[in-house]
Amino acid sequence: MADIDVAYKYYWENMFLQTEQLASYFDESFSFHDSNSPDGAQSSAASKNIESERKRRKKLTERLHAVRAVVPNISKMDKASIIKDAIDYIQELHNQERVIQAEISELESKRSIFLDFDEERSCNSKSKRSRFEQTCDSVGSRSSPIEVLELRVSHIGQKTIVVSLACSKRTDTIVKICEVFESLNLKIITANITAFSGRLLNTVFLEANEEEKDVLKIKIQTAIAALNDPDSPTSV
Amino acid sequence: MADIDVAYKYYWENMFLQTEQLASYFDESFSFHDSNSPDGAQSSAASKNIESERKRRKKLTERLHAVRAVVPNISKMDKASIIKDAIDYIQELHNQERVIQAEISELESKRSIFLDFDEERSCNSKSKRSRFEQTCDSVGSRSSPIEVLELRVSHIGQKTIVVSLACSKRTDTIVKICEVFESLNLKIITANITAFSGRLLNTVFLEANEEEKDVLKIKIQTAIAALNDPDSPTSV
DNA sequence: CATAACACGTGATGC
DNA sequence: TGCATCACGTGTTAT
Repeated sequence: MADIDVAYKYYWENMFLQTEQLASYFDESFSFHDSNSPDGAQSSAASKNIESERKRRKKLTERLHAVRAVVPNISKMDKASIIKDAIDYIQELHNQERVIQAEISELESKRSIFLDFDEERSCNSKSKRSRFEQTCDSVGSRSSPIEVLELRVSHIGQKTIVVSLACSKRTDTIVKICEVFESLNLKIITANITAFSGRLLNTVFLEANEEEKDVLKIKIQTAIAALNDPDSPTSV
Repeated sequence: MADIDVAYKYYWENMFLQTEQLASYFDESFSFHDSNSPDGAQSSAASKNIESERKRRKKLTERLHAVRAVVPNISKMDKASIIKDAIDYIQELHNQERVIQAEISELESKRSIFLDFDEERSCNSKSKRSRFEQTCDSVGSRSSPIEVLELRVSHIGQKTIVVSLACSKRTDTIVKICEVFESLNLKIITANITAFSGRLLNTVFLEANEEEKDVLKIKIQTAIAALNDPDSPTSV
């Protein structure tokens, strides 16, 4: 505690000294105080600190300007106001997202066949998908598990295996199927998904030996089970 | 993980406490120096400025903490990092809103076919859409356009038309194809998309008369062109 | 020990 | 003239 007081007192005295020196330096354009200083390394460190701090401030302000760029309806150019508007905007987006999610879940029963294909974009970009899943989980369990109606793994030709998977068309079923096949790291030649009368027919041609046929079927079943129940110990 | 968070929080709170103590100490010192100062008015103004500046900084930092509260997954407690994460989060929300709003509008347009009297609902959707259009305009340019390699519209059976569309597989191409067919409000029997050797093969069976064959082809071409160039006058 | 991040006081500027 | 905001250089602290 006493150390702190001493430190503060030293800081206080030093502060006044510095400001005086600073003023005199600016007024008279005096000879460099640094050259007269016994410790040159400290002045170098000080200038480094100055430049570093300048960089930090610059980055902060430019980030703030970037905030102003992504947030519409910025009332004032104030720093605090910019942050405030950003906060309000984020909260507004959160409310909108909740409302829209509610509408989607309300209308998803009437979605067209093609809408299910739309979800494949989530397979492309994992970052979007992850966030989407977050919001979905926060709202409630929107996605239903994969209901497998049929799974056939057959061997044709020398090194070609064809997987036929049929399941009922539910929310995000296509996304999950994509995830399943992505997670297996297969040498896929061609893949096909067909939506028809409430069902999803999936055919995948991939390069593999005949011996891998059975183990591949087990792998697929395991991956689907793990995706249906993420808390299962089989899930990684 | 949680330990790190707690440690950081404690670090921050402790930091804030220290600075507060420091400020109070300086305040006392200033008042003492104030009584000894020959010029009372100037020092009074200076202390006023000091206090005001202190208030400003405090407000700014607390706003920043509020930002940290509304933004999930904040990697670092850095001021600049907080702002950066907020920016990224807002952009991510923009992408989500764009995607989800597209789905909603399509779903509602389909719904409007069955419910002509549902004007109240369209009014609601308009109020929501206005904000979406703001953000959508701010996004502006889209990804790569659809490159159509082949488009055939043929008539089979009595009331069945089959559309065969081949295009090069690019970013979000499959999404745009889905959007095109969704926007046309067709009576789709079954739809199929196949990815093979960098190409996207799309086959759609739909219920329509033979006379609609040519106009349907024109409609598809127009929709694709409108999607490729949203600024085109054909785009609504 | 060097670096980075912070709050601080202060002068300058626009309203 | 006040009042609010800003950028700056600095000492301190924790990593």
